Amino acid sequence: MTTAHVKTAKGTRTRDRMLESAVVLIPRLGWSAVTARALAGHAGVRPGIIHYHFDSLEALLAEAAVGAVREALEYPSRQLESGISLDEGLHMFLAALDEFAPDEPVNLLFVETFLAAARGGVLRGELAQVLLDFRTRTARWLERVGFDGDADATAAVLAAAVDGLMLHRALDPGLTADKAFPVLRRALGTTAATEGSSP
Amino acid sequence: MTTAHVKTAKGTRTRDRMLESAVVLIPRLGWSAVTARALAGHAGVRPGIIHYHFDSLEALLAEAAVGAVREALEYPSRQLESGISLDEGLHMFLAALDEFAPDEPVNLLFVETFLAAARGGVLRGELAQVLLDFRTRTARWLERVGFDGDADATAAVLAAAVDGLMLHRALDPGLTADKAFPVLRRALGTTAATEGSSP
DNA sequence: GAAGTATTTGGACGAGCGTCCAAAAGATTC
DNA sequence: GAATCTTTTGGACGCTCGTCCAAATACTTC
Repeated sequence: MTTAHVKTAKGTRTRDRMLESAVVLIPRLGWSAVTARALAGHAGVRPGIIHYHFDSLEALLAEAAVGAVREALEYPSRQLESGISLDEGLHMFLAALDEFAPDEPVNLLFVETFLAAARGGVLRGELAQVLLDFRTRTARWLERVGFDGDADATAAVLAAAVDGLMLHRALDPGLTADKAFPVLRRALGTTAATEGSSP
Repeated sequence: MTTAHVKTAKGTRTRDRMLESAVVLIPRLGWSAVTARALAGHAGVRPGIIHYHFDSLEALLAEAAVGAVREALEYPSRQLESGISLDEGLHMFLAALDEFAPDEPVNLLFVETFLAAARGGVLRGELAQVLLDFRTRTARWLERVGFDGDADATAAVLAAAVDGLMLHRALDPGLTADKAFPVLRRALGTTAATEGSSP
């Protein structure tokens, strides 16, 4: 499995520092442009140490990315299960939009990880599972909160929309949570008439 | 600006072949993993020729990506202005979802281009303009078709949602247009009550 | 403080990178 | 068909890549 013969606190700290550097550099440089030397430089270590703590650079990136995504979803996940309302929940989803920080853009990390996973490898299965789990929790929350449409499909679209908004936000600073809220609020509204009419 | 001293049909063909190879390889390998040699190999030429037709590899990628995005939006753009209904338009937006082809995933090209643009450079301005233009056309179509809410914000969220769905689709083959349609249809429905109530 | 283990270094390895260029090859013009 | 212009080649350039490893260092245990 993952090479991780860490026995002392110092070793753990170095390992963690490299993981954190990966989380910073992946969005900044792009997944495949994060080199061993760039990462080591950012973490304040020599490149050689990478292969003491990890099997490969790619394994380091994958562990860092999935870990960051899992961690980023933990708090929202718990919130959803704490009985918050539909409006509160949607606000929480969109809060990530306005927390956009150019120096540590977690949103772009999400997208980079998505793309890296789409290219295949171990990442694909792991990330898919993390996201499916979160989507399921979102669907259960929707049901709990009184949504009476297809909760699973709605949760899937909501998650996709938030990711898409984070991506677009990177190019358009005017795309704030305030703007997006009413639109998505409508999608979460009481399930309306199934079909309109063509003029 | 872009080095392009093409004077014969043969030169044009070689140039185009390289642009097409970039469009194929960017989603497959990831933006920064498309090397001069990989691209030349796929296009059936020698790496040296890249700098005869383009200023740099990066310039080649940028021209290919923006060109592909612009081209991909051309048909939908014309459709929106041909008087199609709200339902027809939304179906068109989501059609891209089911056209997903693993061997030439245009959707992933979109996302890769987005990320490359977010990293800065000339790409950023160019892509932002192309997308803003398309978003504006979408907003005008929404107004024309009877949508009475904030058409600009709704168009922005719609575009983001479609991009996000394309991204998620790469990891979840079950995320089809049929599933997403009713959800987004609700977001485009007659603007509902502004706020719900918390229980 | 010696012995033993865990961690880190510094330098090396072959491979591949983007880019350049003189010369060859092909096309066009007269 | 010679002259001229355009396109392509093949090989080279200096550099950086991921990875490896023996030696040096830090830490823990006794």
